[in-house]
Amino acid sequence: MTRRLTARGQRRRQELVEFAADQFASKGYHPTSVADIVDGLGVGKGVFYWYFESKEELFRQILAEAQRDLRRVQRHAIADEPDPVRRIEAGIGASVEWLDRNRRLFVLLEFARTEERFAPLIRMGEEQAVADALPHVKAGIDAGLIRREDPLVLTQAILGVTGHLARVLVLEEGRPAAEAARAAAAFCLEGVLSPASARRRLAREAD
Amino acid sequence: MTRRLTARGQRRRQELVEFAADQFASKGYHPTSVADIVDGLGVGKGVFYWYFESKEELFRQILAEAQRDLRRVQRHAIADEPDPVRRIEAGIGASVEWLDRNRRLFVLLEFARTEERFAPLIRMGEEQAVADALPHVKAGIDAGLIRREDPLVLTQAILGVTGHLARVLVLEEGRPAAEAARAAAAFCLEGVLSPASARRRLAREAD
Amino acid sequence: MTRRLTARGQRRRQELVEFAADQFASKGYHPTSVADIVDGLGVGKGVFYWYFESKEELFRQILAEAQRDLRRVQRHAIADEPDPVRRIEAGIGASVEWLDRNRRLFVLLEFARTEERFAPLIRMGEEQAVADALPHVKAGIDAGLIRREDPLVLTQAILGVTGHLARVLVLEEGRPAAEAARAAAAFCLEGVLSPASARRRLAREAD
Amino acid sequence: MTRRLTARGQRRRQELVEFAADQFASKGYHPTSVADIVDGLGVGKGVFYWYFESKEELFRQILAEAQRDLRRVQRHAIADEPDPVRRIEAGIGASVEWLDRNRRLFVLLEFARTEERFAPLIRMGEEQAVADALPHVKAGIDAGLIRREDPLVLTQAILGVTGHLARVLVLEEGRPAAEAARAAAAFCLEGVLSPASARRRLAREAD
DNA sequence: TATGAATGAGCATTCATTCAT
DNA sequence: GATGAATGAATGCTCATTCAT
Repeated sequence: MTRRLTARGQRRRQELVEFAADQFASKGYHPTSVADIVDGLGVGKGVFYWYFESKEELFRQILAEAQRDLRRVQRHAIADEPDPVRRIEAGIGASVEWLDRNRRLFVLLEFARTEERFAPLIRMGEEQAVADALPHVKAGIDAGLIRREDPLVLTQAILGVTGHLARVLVLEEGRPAAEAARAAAAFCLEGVLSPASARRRLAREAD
Repeated sequence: MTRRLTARGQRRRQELVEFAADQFASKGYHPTSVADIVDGLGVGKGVFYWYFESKEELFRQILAEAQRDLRRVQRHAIADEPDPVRRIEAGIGASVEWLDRNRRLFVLLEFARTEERFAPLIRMGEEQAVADALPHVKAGIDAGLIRREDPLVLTQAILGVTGHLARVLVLEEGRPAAEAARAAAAFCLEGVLSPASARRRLAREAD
Repeated sequence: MTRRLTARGQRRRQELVEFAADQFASKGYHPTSVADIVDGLGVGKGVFYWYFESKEELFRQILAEAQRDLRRVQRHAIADEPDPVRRIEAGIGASVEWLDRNRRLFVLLEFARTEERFAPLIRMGEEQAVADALPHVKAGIDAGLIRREDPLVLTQAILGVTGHLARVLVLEEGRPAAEAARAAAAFCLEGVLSPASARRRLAREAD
Repeated sequence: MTRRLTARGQRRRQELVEFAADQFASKGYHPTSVADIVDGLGVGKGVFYWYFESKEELFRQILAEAQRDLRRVQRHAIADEPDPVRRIEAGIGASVEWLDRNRRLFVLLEFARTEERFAPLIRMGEEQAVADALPHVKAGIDAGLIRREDPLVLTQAILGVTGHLARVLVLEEGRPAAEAARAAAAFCLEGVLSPASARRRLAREAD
């Protein structure tokens, strides 16, 4: 495969990717047939197989592109920010925004995790995401800004909060991405304790 | 349906539920056929349709039982605990432990969210989970132990951290559930900031 | 596969084998679709895949059964015949008769030789046939009845004449099998030379 | 069709014929797609349909050319040979050699026989081959060199031995064509009987 | 209760052929 | 002459479900 495509071919391919992602996201990967996709675009079945080796390969490409794109956006968001904590906040913001603007892909990434064939792709992508975020957490620890705890665990927790709040607040409840990002960042930085309670706890730990 | 079953029938049914859940979790719901299930148990196809109206109905029952069971465990864990923050910690611990002991079901719940037909079930279950946890967060706020923020957001954030750390640390990295639970609880209570940084922030906010 | 079949199942399977062999032989293996077969029998498509793993597997089974049957017939024909030359004649006769009664299978064996996937099966069967006939040729040589030449070549030549005359005389021209068998045997034993010519040749060789 | 081709066109066409024959012979006619052929040559699909009306027509042309070529070679081999028996031997030799040098085509001829659409072509070619050889056999009979038997049967038997030994000895076992030709000729002339046995048989028949 | 057999719509994929450029 | 793109009927196969026993 990996055909050399003309401009027209590029456009067709993109149409297919986009329409398929929509269908996969709304009906599920399995319940969406290749026929659904080509019929939806009003083209013959051969078109699909001209551009993709199989339904599965198309799905993998959608996943890979999604992960690539999210990563690109995150990197861009935190560039030129000297404070590591601010970098983390910026990353959270970029992620929530991306998930908001690419709801379809969010669902697909979650589905992919549930099937043996695709799970490795997702895990690799997630490891990449952790590897991307880890240095900033470590820098925060070194700068005395972040608690001296396993940075990997902290990073994962941040990713967990961000993903979950994005889904629930933005996708399900329809709140603005910025609000969810703010809430996620605040939670990640300070947790749930009240200032008084936190102070008491800090004092206790100082003993 | 809802047949009256003999003791032997009960056992058969349970075998089917368990084996199907295993297969669904490892291969995916769609890639697992009814034939896979009955062949795996060495029984005829009629057996399946004696106990379940359809593959879909079986799956719904698995999901419902899973949600019921998780809820039961959480309730039990936090009973008799007067401190609301401690109740939250106990709930996190119980959840992580349950997810550890029921990995299959965890995956199934995540898959179910990705398909129109099953998503409502999951959303209902999650709303229930939030509704269960919410009072404790509110109690914490009222007692001045927890920050005066939208309790629904805080609750969701807690669920997000808990689920994600359980998956990553326990299921994927194989760490003990207790450790993941401790990490999740700590993160939820205090966030990532170092004591010094937190103090500074608190001081700033006090202005 | 290799399902345990009830009597009814056995009958169904046989119907499929027979009808498919007919179709394969008259239209060709590839031009015969599974749909042709099941439609021809007025059954659903699932029936086919209940009894056979694939179209290819069915074809292999037809080939294997054909070779097994031909071999059985040949063995039976030459049993209890003390003279090796007579045994060869009997074998030729049995082969021609079988090919006459199983024209379909004859064509299928020939087709199978032309496709990489099936050729090994045919070659194995043919080696078996040679191995079966060889001892008789050797015995003929040892008894001074047959020329002292490479017995393998002689055996192959006999098989070649037999197969070809069976096809041309019996299948294509419709002559009786017995006649073709007689012609084949005569040719194999004496060749084409006239008595006078043969005598001269023998004399010359004796020098 | 029958396009007037430039020199370059002639070469292109020949490339297609040759490559297709190779693929048909090794993978089979049906399993070889037009795409396989044009991709294998690195040209577009239009090229194929510029030179051939269809895949089937291409195959027919390959078959026709093969038969024409074999016939040409045989005729050439037996020219200027006054002895009819020697002519037959020469024909056998030429055939085996041709089959050796054109293995691909041998397989294709055999396949063609197994499919309704192509079988008539093959049968016509074979009848031609018989018609070509028949006069020599008849001449042998008239000259008292060959047994007074149905010359058609004798001719067919010769063709059968030749084809089979060429396939088995030369194509499958890799022996030299000349050796197979010698064996085939010897078998055709004298059969399998030993001189002594033949003499006895001749004596008996003289009664 | 349970089984083997059967159904048939549906699926992913192939492929000979055509077409616009 | 040649290419990439498109067509769409047809193919081998799957599978949830039903049925006769």
